[in-house]
Amino acid sequence: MDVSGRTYPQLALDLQLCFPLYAATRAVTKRYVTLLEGTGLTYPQYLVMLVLWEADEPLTVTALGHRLRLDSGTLTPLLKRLEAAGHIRRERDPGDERRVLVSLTEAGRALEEQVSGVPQQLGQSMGISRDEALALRDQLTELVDHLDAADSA
Amino acid sequence: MDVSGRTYPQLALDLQLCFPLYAATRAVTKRYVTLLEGTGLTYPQYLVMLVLWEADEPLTVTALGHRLRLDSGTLTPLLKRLEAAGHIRRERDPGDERRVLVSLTEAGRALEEQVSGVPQQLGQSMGISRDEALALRDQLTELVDHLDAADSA
DNA sequence: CGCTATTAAGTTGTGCGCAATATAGTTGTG
DNA sequence: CACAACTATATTGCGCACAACTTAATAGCG
Repeated sequence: MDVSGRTYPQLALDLQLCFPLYAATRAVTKRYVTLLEGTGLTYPQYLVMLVLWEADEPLTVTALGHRLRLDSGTLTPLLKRLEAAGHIRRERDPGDERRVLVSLTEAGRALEEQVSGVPQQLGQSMGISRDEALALRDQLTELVDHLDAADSA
Repeated sequence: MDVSGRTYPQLALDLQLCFPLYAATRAVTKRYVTLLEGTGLTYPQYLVMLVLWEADEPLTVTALGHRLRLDSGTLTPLLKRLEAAGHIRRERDPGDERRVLVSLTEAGRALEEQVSGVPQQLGQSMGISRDEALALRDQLTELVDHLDAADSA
């Protein structure tokens, strides 16, 4: 891409980090459509399930949101769809009626085994080694931390 | 994050690349809300403007879509909003009435100067050097290429 | 020329993300 | 105990993304 002669060469799409980042996320999401076929899960729903499998106990909507950086405006309808699909239960906490406890159903628990090969399949699709992936993960995590700080400043 | 004792340790959220990638894109998009304040542009709209500034000539919807990896289902309403905001014009190509040519208005052209500092501001918010950003850009670009190949396979 | 295939853009429907707001339940304080 | 402040979730509205489909225009071919 020739950017010489432009008044603002720094605006060239190919020179910026933001676009590959944006494109990569959409490409990954698209790949998950194939990888999650048969489970009935979307990618964000899969992430919620990852958190629930890992916690292995009921979590509140707030706790899920904190882990995934999502708010109730995103999670409430998503969780209702997961519930309608039979993967989770949503119940008000008897001890504090403001809270909704999200727990796995047996069907939801059973899904874990079904997707256990997904991370490796995705890794193969990305064409990078495990070490490269972990290094990239660390760089992106650091980037998120910086951006969070910048936004609250 | 302790993943010992899990039946499927590879499903731990913190071990996966996909989540930081997803979180980073959302953090960047959120940062752009602040950086683009005053322009009336959203982040995807800003990307469209970048392509138009760079091309410096009318582009078809398909050409824009090819550059940004977006289809008409996304672009048509987005372009209508950019048109309503006065940044672009949309006109059928007289030589081929199937095509819609997207061109900059004077106001749209004038926006370029107004956002010329955005890439550097974002770079600062990310807390990484220019070289690190370019290296990350290359890694992500390669990742997209691999994923595209995997999906069409 | 006439007809089919192809191409370009638009439309529809679903599912995020997220800001702003609403609602209901809980806590803390006098 | 009353009541204001706070907390947790839900709702509303808007703007993407994208699959599937529709409509209109052009190209190609016999």
